[in-house]
Amino acid sequence: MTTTAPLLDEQICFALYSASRALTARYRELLEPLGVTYPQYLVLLVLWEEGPSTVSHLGERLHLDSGTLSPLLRRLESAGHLTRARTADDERVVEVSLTPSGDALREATASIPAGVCEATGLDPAALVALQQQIATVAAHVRATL
Amino acid sequence: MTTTAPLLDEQICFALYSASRALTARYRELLEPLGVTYPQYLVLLVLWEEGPSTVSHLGERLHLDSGTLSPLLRRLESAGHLTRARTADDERVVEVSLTPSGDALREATASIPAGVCEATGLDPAALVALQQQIATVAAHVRATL
DNA sequence: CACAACTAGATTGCACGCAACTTACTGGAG
DNA sequence: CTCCAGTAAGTTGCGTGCAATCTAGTTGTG
Repeated sequence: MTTTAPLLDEQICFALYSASRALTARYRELLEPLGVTYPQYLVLLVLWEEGPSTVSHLGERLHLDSGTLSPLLRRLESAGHLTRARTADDERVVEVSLTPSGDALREATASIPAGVCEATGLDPAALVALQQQIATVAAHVRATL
Repeated sequence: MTTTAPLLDEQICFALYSASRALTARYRELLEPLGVTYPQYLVLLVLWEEGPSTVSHLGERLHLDSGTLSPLLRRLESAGHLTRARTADDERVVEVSLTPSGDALREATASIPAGVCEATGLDPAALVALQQQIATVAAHVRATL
């Protein structure tokens, strides 16, 4: 009996890694004309949905730490899409707020997800089911420490 | 009727992006003692499975370009896990081969996937079904140019 | 042979992710 | 009030991903 290495194509992690990059590439070509990257777009999604947020809150929603968010937010700030300000209440906390420019991107990007979803070749119902299944797996993996 | 921004938690791409990072984090903590990263592990998987490969072949299997692979292979080479050599037949082509050290990692990592799969909370059958569904989506997205 | 079009890898530059560390501020115990 | 553990964000360093460019080797065409 030989020790069998697991096959690449059988690995759920590679499927996720590979699919994530393929879909992100789709977003990239649609976001590029707007000068926004996919992770930056995710931050904007949270801000559009939930309004002004702290860096920590963005980190919780996206599962990213300050090491990733700080420079990313700095770039969005210098692009004029948002502002950062220490709160008066607690000087450690930075509140991130959209500028009109950042708000305007909401309409400019509104049609992007539909096009990307179509590229998956799945109907909306199947897509939602798949998305929820993947989210459940991610939550389970994150919880299993 | 207002323009509604899509919700973060409804996006299939974010689910994939998030799940991919969560699972990769699992691999990271198991691979870290071996001094290997997850993308490096993927390269090793191909080499274990298919033997000596060209850089292009690795790129096709993993959907990575030379800009990513060249430095990654250089690090695996200086770690002593593989060798790179221009082929005599065509001097443009670089063939990547495992060293005994790279071969040895096969056994050292053999038990990792099982542990990670368990952390997903899905039984093997469901995991295979999910993996294939995701791979199909990725292939479809990649094909839709 | 000469030479242009093509190809395989490598290099450069930039934006993530993430670990490890630092800085600045807060709140509580004594 | 002091001190000190705790916390939020920023910084540093390294390894990807990926676009764009470069280099060297190959192939076809006259």
